[in-house]
Amino acid sequence: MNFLEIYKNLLEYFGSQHWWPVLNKKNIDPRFEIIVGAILTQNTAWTNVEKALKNLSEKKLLDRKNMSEVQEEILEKMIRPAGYFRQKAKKLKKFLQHLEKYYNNNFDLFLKTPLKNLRAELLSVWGIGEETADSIILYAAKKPSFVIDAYTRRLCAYHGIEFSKYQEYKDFFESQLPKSAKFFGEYHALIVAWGKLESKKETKTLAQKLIGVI
DNA sequence: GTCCAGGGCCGTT
DNA sequence: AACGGCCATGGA
Repeated sequence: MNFLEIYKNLLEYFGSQHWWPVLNKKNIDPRFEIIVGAILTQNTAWTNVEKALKNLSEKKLLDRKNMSEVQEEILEKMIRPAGYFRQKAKKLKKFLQHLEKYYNNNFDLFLKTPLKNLRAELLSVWGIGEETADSIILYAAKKPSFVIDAYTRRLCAYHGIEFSKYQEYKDFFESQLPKSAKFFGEYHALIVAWGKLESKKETKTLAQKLIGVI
């Protein structure tokens, strides 16, 4: 079973995923919500991130201007359920400072930056590593950058594929799949859904069948 | 009580 | 380049 067939299996089993944006409220820019979510979910269960997003939404802080102006200590309190709250508050501030400094807060212009430049730029921001950068590029800027996470590595490992570096996994997927943001986004979301299944003892066998290793 | 979740930074070797 | 410690909450 190749990785396109695995995709088809996962899509058939789980259905189309649509996880972004979560809140779907008017007066919240989903692209900014996605970026905030991408930072908050670093090594953290999504259910905890949802609590933080809810807090932010209630305080009107899911807004670039408001979040830029609010005290970092207040921001920390709001995102506390997401864990690593001091680090993550700092990361959000650093990202907003980047927008201000290099784009004069022209968010649309920022998101129009060509993929390779955008990626290099995001990686230069404190707190944004490869996975978070790719999530932002894929789900907020809607450009085809495949996201590699712990689940993706586990999926590969089941098929005897293991690399040491992030970029190697990324190249592996991008070189054999149609280069489409919609497709990459759906695939990564499905891999996460699969990963959650695989991590539970009761459904591990089912997960293994879905990707054709048993 | 222990383990881990949609990582990333930093200091040491 | 590779590795370990650190960051922190909430659910299983």
